[in-house]
Amino acid sequence: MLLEKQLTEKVKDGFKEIFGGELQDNQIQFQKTRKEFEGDCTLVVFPFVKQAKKSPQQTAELVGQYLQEHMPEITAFNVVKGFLNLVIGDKVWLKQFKTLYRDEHFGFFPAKDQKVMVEYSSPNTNKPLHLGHLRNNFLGFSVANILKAYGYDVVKVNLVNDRGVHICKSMLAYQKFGQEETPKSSGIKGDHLIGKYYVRFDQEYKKEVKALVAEGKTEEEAKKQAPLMVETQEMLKNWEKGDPETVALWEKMNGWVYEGFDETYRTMGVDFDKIYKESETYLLGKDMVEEGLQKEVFYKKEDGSVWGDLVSEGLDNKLVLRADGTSVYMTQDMGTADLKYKDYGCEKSIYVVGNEQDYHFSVLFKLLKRLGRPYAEGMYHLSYGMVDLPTGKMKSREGTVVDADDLMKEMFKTAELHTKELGKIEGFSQEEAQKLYKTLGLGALKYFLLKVEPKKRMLFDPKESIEFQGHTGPFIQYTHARISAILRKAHQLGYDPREESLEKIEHLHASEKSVVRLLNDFPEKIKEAAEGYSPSVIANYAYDLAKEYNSFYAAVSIFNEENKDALRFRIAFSEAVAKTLRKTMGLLGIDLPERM
RNA sequence: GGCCCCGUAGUUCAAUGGAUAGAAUAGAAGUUUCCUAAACUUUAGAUACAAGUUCGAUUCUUGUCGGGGCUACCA
Repeated sequence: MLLEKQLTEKVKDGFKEIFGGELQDNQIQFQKTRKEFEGDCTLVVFPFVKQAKKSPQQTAELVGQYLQEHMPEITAFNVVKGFLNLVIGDKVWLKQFKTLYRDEHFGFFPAKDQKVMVEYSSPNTNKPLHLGHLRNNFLGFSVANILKAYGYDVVKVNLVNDRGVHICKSMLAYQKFGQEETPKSSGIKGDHLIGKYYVRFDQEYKKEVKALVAEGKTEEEAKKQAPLMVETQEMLKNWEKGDPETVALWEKMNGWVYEGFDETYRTMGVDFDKIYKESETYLLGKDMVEEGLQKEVFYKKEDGSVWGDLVSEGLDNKLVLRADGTSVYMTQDMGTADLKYKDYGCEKSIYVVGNEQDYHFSVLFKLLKRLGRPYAEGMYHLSYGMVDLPTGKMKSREGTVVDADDLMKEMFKTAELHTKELGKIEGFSQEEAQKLYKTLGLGALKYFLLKVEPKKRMLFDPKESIEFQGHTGPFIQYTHARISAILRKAHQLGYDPREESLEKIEHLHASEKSVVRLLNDFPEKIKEAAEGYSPSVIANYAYDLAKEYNSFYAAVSIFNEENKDALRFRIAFSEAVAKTLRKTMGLLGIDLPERM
């Protein structure tokens, strides 16, 4: 907050002078004055009334008087109960505005010379991306941007799950029922084509299980003995042995999936610096198990399986190597952590993964700590809640998923419909119009998913969830488009914002002051968002700023202003808002149009 | 059963332990000779329940009730 440091010092000085006692920094709490009271910033006096030996009211009065006398920035004060509301002069705000207006990078922090890795997306190559992946990707991409803005050197990575039983399932179904179908021959996008066979596997498999149960087997036996399952296991073994035919099929099918994913990522507007594939990392980590045994971090059971004992930390025993010497997920994740550190040497590492893996990651981090890994302290699981549908949980095998490609297409169509209804884009070329629909549709979708705190699970109702009015992406985009129109007009009329004009302004309209105060908060918001790994902080800030500007827009006229200095100030001021909106939305991965 | 997360207006979301709990949407009523009405203004409506800590609790603690997740030698 503006002046907070000076104020804290002055409060300490004043307290000593008036009451003769020392205050600790943590007793001095400032907050923003609530709208219904007069003032800009508020000191809560309760924490030190005891020391003052006066009533809260009197204490606040005395401190207020002292501050007003000793700080020219404070032009007035009032006391409500134990709250001392301080009014900061318009000139101070204007000066602050000048500073932030001049600074292209206002809000962004200087480089920290520290590397952080953000892993996100992490899809399986057996089905297309769905709504849950959208939340993950938008979150990961945005958190990476926010950390960059906070001064970190960020490496974005994607760990693709491209092997394993589930991958073999779609391979097997394709081999049996695919009849050489290809994305080209069928006109189906690669990842969707593979997804089709993953579903097909499940259908056929269920039939087999049902038949076996009818023959008198138990459910459990049937699931293990169904021919398709036996063949899948066989195929996995062949793949691991490197059987050329199996590997060729795997490569062909994964290739199709990657083509599909690339297209989806492009539409989403996310990217990565590095792609790790599990087929290249799944054997890692065994040496770390050996190391752990030597360091007595792990112990071996009689059957030869290896475990970590985390009971003392409130967790359970966890298997890290099977009795037959093969690895489990934990083994491979330990190995991959080492590999990543070797590759990039990041002191911090963020895993953007759903909250169903909370337990897995708390175990992983603890094990790495026990193994003495230097990077273990900097690991963080950015755990986010599931996206539920009105009908309940999404299940890909049962076809109750909201597909990412479909949803985005749907959004573009809705945006187009809305835009055409309003009829404000005469003169747009076909291409410009299409681009606008994408900007708006994607803006609405991204904003919808990012405005909610990550850890909360959220409900998505395809019919109602995504609006274009109110607390939405398009609301902010609209505000930007309006400002752009003002700046165009200013340019036409030959008004350009000048420093001299800023010097000459003495007073601010109430709505102008509110906006300047918000602009001034930007760096603090980036800090908060970065430290909490929470794009929702930025999303809500951008909304507040746009909303406040819209109030100004309705209350104050720009081009009818008689005082040309005030007019020029309002142009500069609008420009600063537009710039800040672009920065904030940029952090969320949302574009802002010039017209809409 | 054990462990973890979440319960705020009809609905979707906010609120470093601080004032009369903010928005949006849906509802009601207004605003366009003037910079984009995808906007603005007004209005009504909520902390699941019960104790405790505190000058002060939506926030911290405990319990109850509701929702979700994890609890595989699966990935």
